Amino acid sequence: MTIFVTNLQATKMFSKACEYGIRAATYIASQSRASRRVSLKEIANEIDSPVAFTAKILQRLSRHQIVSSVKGAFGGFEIEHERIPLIKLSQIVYAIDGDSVYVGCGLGLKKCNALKPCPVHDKFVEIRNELKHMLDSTSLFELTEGLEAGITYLKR
Amino acid sequence: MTIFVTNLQATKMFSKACEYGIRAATYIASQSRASRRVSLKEIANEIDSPVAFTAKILQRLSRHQIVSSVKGAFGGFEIEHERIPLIKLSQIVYAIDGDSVYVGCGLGLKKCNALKPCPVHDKFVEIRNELKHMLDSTSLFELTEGLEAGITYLKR
DNA sequence: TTTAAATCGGACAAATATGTCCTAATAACT
DNA sequence: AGTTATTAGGACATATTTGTCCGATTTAAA
Ligand code: FES
Ligand code: FES
Repeated sequence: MTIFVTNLQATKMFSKACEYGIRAATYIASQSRASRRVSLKEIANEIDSPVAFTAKILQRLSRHQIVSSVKGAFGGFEIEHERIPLIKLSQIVYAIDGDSVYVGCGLGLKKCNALKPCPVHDKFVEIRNELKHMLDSTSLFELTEGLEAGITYLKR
Repeated sequence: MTIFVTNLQATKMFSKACEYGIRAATYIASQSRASRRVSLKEIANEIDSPVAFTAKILQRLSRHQIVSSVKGAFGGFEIEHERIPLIKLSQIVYAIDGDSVYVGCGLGLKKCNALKPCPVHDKFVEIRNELKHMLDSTSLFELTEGLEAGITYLKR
């Protein structure tokens, strides 16, 4: 007899939406560097994500002016060359997940608050700061480099 | 006119279950140091968590032998003094969230795989390793210290 | 031995995140 | 002007996580 014990949840850094968002933006950026505007269908195919859900996420990125969208036949998504190195991961995360990275408490208290810290506050804040710094300092351009060199992948 | 744009999800390190688990274990540990066995009701009250949900989580911690439970009147939860400094946060996280911290890819590819890495792999792994190290090196004892000194809190 | 206080664990319910479908709007091409 | 390919966005559907309820079991005390 096999007993299945369902796991409650996974400790994960980003939401699915955010994961798709970063992958989509990275793909768009890499194609934009070759002046190719790409369609939703192509994006979803290349990053292996659900089409309609990806559409929602791209809408957000578009409203936040991270990607620009062009409607109609031959439309699609693109990012202006010169902006690619300027767009940081943090902007994408913020557009999709909001500011929770910045305000959340590691143990789920209402807000992280150094004046009334939870027991893991110090250690948590340290790691969160490193995460923040990574997000703030990593540009879309950096992410496309490995892709174009064929050493990183957006799907498997 | 106010328009509500529902946020998709929050970027968070731990699941709610895990947050409650750490808070509960910390409270039990701090009381066990004073040789007080504590009831579910008391725990939920002290960490401000839903009683029945907390019960599930404590069951897990109990099955994983992180806390020991005593049934019946005057029963409750406790942790043997000498084990308190030996129990690491990583064990609690593992008991509740499984090994996802160790295998997950930051961009949601099937598994993190250095041989076919996603574009954020290097940066992600670095932070994840720091998180792992923090979880592996932080004991329940450490978390109780601030509590007993009155400088950290399990609820607000 | 009865009663009361507690955990255990299954089934259920609600909330949230993820994912789908359809219609409208837009733009290029014929 | 009509057709086709595309994004925009609302409504809906499904999956997962979070949370509740209740009966069974256990234990100590009256
Ligand atoms: S108060 Fe919990 S992380 Fe800052
Ligand atoms: S492959 Fe994505 S984090 Fe390692």
